[in-house]
Amino acid sequence: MLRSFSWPILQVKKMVDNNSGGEADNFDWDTEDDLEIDNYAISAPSGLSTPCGEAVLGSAEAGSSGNSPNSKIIDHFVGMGFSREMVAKVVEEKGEENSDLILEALLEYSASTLPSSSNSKLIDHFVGMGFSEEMVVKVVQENGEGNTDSILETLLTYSALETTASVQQNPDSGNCSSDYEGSLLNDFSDFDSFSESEEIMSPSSEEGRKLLHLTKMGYSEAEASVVMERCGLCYLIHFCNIFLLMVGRMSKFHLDSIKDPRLFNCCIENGPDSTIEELTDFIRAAQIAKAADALFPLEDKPFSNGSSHKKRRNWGYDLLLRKKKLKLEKRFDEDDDAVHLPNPMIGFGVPNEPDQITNRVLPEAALGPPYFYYENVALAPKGVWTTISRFLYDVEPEFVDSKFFCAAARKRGYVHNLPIDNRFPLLPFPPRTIHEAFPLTRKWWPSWDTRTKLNCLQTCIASARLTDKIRKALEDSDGEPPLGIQKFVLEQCRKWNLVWVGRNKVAPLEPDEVEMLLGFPRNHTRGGGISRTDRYKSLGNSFQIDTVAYHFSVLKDKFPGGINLLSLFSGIGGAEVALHQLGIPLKNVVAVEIAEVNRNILRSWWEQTNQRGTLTDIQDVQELNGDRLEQLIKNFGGFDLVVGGSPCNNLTGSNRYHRDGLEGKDSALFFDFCRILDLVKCIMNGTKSMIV
DNA sequence: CTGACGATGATACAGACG
DNA sequence: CGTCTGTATCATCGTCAG
Repeated sequence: MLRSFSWPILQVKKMVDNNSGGEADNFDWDTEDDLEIDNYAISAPSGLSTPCGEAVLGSAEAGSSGNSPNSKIIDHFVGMGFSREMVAKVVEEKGEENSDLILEALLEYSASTLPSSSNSKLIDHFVGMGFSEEMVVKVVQENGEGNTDSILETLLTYSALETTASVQQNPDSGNCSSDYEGSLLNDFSDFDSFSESEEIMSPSSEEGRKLLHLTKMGYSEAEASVVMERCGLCYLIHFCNIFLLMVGRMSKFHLDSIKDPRLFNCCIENGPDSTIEELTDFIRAAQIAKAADALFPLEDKPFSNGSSHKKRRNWGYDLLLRKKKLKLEKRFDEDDDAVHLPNPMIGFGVPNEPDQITNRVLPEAALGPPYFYYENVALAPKGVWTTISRFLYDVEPEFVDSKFFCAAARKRGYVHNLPIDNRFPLLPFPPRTIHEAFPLTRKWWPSWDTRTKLNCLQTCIASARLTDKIRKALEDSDGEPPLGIQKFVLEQCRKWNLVWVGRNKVAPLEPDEVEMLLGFPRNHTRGGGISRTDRYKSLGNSFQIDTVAYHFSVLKDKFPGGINLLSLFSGIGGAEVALHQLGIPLKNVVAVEIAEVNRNILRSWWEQTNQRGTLTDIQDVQELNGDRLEQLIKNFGGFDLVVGGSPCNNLTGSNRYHRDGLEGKDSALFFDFCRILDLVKCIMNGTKSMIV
């Protein structure tokens, strides 16, 4: 369990360095991270126990791997670089069912072979930090002298245990059972199970109020407490107290998200006066770090032959294995796990094209209810889709280019658990070529512009000056322009999706033309106080209706009486429009959208189309916490479909400044999709939340 | 609102190599 | 002839300063 504590140590290390003049302030987080994790795990004292420690140390796979042959387990660990002899011994001691414990023990044995050195200076060092000499000597003996980080961590742990012993002996803390599934995966958003935290942080205090606020926003109290500690009190021993208390209640999955050493700086910078915004940013950063960790190549998973749900629960465990193996293998097989884009990009199939796939096996954990549908740009930075897929129950993304549905390309990836047989397209078919879409342009279209499809419709359009420049360049030449000019003009036309509207005259698309291409009703975004620029922006960020409707079409038979829809990042209501055009009645729609103009557009469409259902709009995705969702679900009996296309600002190649992947400020909202989907699943299935 | 601002990753293709 | 590698070409739900 203690391997999860690698990051507090780094914080201490940094503090110590600062205090003592800082000889190594600029160490490399990435490599240190690996070292810290392994070193710490290696030297974690086996005799140490906490009230919840047993639960954490317990099998990550209890009961699920019992029928695996002994040799398979041994082979697995041998493959990680341990000697067969050692593995066999440990498996005999610990039992083959408890893979986590085996790994722990193996790492401990490995540590016992570390070289020793003179220790008096070391002891002085830690005594100088304020620990008692007795404790330091004991810990150094336990850990060996070669591993100062482990020593420090153990010291902190012991200190924490001493100061929290009375609290932890509380017999009412039912969550501290030794059953892994029962305690570790418990619902840590359950307020009642956090009496200890409340004792430490009185709700009447400022910290308490912030904590309550954060938990009301949908974060687990445990998560909020961590952040409060890190940002608010910044008192190390006290921090460890809280941390230890929480460990028994947090999934490893969760622990992984907050252990990232890169997050220290954030804590230190924020200081004691953190605002709620800073704290939520911090939690989000933790969630991002979780994603970053998930980017590590995933090797064969001999223990995950059960459901993917279980796989997801054990990511913390997987992470350790991965990092360990990574060091052994020097990550040469990076591409093995990468998501590859299909060519042609038709996903499981598009209308009027061969190679339709009508059958697929979804991971058990991905099955509904509810159905979910997540969308984002296909050409995201490397590893992003792997991460998205893993966070969404390992469902394989479906990559589709909307050029197979309309006259404009739109390469998008969709992760969903919808059935894929008996899909049908919206009729009549929309225009499929530029000429069909804009017949009036044919007259002016030069023969050397061979485009039949427009490129991806973006949020910006070409400037008037550019079209003028093109006109002048063409007017300089009689008849067929020279190849150089042709090349320049074509390049600009492709880049900005220009169409020919007169002799030598190109122009960007009008907003209503973009609406038509994307499958929206004409003037969908018009009026209501929205500017032209905003129309382009909203449309550029939207679904292509025909593409999405094709995927949604399978729902028509399943929900003849109508559908309850949760639409996250709904924008101008692409999902709602698609369902409506399919003839699927909208019963209750909860739309979450940050931009007021977009909410107005959706509301306006809702009224214009005489919808009989109810539309609830919510501004901020953070408002949608467990309480709110529970209330909504109680009101109309659950969601049938959860749709979301989270912002792609940080993923798209057009962004030259902040193409930060899922770590980006906006793209990280993907994790809110996961959070909410998970909450919906948990509430609807009557179980407690696993991930907040 | 305008006009400035590259980078990343996918794809296609030619040529080397066995 | 298939595979690998280097090169060229292309597309991209955008951001920032003024």
